[in-house]
Amino acid sequence: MEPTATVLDLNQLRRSCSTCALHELCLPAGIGVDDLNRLDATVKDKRMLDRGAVLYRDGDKFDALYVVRSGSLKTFVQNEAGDMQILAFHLPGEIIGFDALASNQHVSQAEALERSSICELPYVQLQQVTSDVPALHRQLMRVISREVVEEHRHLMMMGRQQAQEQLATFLRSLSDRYQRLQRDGNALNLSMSRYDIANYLGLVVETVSRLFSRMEEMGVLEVNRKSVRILRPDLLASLCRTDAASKQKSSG
Amino acid sequence: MEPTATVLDLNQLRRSCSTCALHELCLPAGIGVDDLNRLDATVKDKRMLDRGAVLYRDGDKFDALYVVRSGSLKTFVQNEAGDMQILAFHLPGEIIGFDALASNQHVSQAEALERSSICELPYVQLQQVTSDVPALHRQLMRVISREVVEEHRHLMMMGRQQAQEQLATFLRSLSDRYQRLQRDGNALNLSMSRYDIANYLGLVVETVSRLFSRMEEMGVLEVNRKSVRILRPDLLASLCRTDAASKQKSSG
DNA sequence: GATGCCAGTTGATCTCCGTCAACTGGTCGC
DNA sequence: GCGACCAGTTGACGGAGATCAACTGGCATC
Repeated sequence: MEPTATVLDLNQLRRSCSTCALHELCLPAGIGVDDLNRLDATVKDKRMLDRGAVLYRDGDKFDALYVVRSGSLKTFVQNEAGDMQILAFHLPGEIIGFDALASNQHVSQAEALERSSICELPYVQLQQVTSDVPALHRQLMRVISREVVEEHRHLMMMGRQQAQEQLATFLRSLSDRYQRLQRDGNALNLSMSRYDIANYLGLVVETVSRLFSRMEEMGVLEVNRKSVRILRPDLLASLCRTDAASKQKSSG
Repeated sequence: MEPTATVLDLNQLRRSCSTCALHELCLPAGIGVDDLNRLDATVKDKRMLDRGAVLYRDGDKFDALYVVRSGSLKTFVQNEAGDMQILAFHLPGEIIGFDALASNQHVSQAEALERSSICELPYVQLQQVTSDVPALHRQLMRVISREVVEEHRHLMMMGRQQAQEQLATFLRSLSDRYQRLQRDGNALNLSMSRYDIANYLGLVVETVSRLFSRMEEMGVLEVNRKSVRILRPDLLASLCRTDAASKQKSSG
């Protein structure tokens, strides 16, 4: 994919699931050492994606799953009219491409938000390994299930929360994921644009912009373009639900 | 679960995946006859659920997947504040419970919308079969993937469509699923309440009620409580997107 | 058959957020 | 170092849908 510029990267970051820093987050979590080597063998050499580069697009034939190794991506669907809905932002350790299992072709698009590196897991070979290694099979199911659960959260956020609650929830979840990657959970470096955030939440960009400003005024955040510092995690948490109360849209 | 009243049902509808009317919709789609018998053996006797009965609830230990055999269910999540978000309505042939694979316990609740019968697939036994029958394994993955894709549609609907478009889309998708079950796709018998529909779409019940009335005035539907007749499928289709145009929330 | 209850409908009003428009600042190309 | 361009911000305004309230009809209980 990439010319000479990245040869160095490819050689330096020699692929190996067992020594990968994302070991515990990625597919091999909970797999024995010998089985890990088998998995290792199926992983193709990593690919580099520049910002804006498309990993797969709607309609593409399914032939691999992908692990985000560094950087970040967004996945989204588009309807006939061309309306886009962002489904998720993907950080290192996350596996994408499961949407294509159903029909053997992708029904969404994955696009890099910044320069990112990707592990490719060709599916025919992965199937070989999973049929020999039941633990890996279970693990794979667990990973898809995690995606299902994550989408449940997304639906809850869109359906039942107000704009400010949504953004607060979004930032908190991002913060959590940063921490799981051993990064500072209170110093977010947003790789996605305001447009992307707005789209993900079902809002428009002006609303998101106003909310960032408001949260800054409230002393919850310190916002500087893509860099967002969470000054008061406690306040941010409290913003995730307005007044606990009894709006009709709510409870049951 | 059920006392004497249902013994007859259980005997009549003798379980057998190979002779089941839902064969083509359910898990065994595309599985050979001999493998089918093995799958058959893992299916526990069916359970009957009365309207409002809970199949599993948030926090329940995971021990089985469930196939809807007749009737219908809703699945939903609840947050700490008790706000509910309906994730899906499930018709015969559909498999539910995948959310629990990730953490070995359910993080959602499944509840019957009407008197329904359920096939239970105990997971430990299912794993036995899938490890012996790779085709079944692939099939299972395909089914979860279908759920992921379905949730993408739900997100797109919630995030990018207006209320009327949402309801039209909802009714059309229900119509499609009725047809796949060999029912009349233009004579819907809604097992869910207006509250459920509203919640599923991220709206309030008054809005849904008004939309039904409006669509009846337009001559698209004939509404009589739970019974909805689609008089003009073509018009209904056109309502799924307003004017194709260029709202900011849209395209990209 | 009267009573109560809940699902659903309809109307009046309010509000959050989308729309439109103007502006700012950062970045890239020349 | 200038201008073009795009991401992002801010303000003014309007509208889709939420909220509040009153009402209806179907159904179960006595």
